[in-house]
Amino acid sequence: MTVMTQKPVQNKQTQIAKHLLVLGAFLQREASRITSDFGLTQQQFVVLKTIEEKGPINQKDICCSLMFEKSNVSKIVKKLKRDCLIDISSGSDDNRVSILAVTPKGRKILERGMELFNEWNSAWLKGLSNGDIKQAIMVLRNLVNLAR
Amino acid sequence: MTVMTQKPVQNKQTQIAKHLLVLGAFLQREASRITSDFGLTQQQFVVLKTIEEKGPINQKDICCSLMFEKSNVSKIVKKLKRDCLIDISSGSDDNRVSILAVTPKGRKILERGMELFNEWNSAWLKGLSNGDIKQAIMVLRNLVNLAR
DNA sequence: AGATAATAGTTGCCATGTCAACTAACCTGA
DNA sequence: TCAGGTTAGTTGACATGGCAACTATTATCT
Repeated sequence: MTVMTQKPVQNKQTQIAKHLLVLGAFLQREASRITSDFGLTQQQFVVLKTIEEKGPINQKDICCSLMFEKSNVSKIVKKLKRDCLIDISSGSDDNRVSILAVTPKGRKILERGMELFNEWNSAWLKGLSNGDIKQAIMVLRNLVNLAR
Repeated sequence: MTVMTQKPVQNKQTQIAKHLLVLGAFLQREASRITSDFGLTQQQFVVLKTIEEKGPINQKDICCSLMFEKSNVSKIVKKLKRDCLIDISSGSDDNRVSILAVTPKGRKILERGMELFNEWNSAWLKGLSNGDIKQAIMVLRNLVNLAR
């Protein structure tokens, strides 16, 4: 409840969300700088990574895992297929479903991309201690779970 | 350094970044659902909020504070001006600079928007204790500072 | 004093992500 | 068995955000 002449109050939960919005936008831009070398956006790279981690996998599960819009995932999958980074096969018991797996070419791009990300993330997060890092991972993992 | 047949390794810093990318995309979409009622995107709303918090302010400082791309901030400022949510005046000693402040109409939108955000954020973060919340704010604030 | 560099902000172009509507396949209940 | 509902994925339309190049102004250096 706000007082007329005061600044609109933001509760602590909204402070969390605001930081996530700002950090998210920043990292999306920086991550896309890295992935553009492979002709991919950062969302495309993250989808490829998810297919590699959890594959073989269908699009619905990718949507749930990453909380991406399904039309976006569909378009990304189409592009990754066109670039020969993934293979698509049919689900054996449901013809609507497509099963996705990373190709060797895709794996190579992932390997190189992860090297670059690991390097870059280590640099901007250089000021974090091991304790800070573990704490951050725990906090963020918890937030991801709440979002799902 | 990765072994040929194993999954590309991601270090802990990259785990942090990945969570931020996914949470950021999710919150951007959800936040835009809320702000679309005011004819604004979530980035536009965040800029308006920043002008209200730190104003009067120039565009360069908004770019630094939010780590947004300057052409984006310029376009957002133009739209907020067109919608009569902010006023623009010239810097007194540098004609390149424009000084931005929120109008009463803008303040009203902020107040209503913050109410909706506070509500929505409280809901999806319902599972967090007060200790979790404080810890999350501390972690995220630290990450924002490292990013700047 | 003037040339050059840097800065604050603007704009055109374009790829992307969202939204809504769609198709094809599967599930459920009568 | 079949109508209607639900689901997995696709696609068109469109607004937006990023990139690069730009203008106008200020700062710096010779």
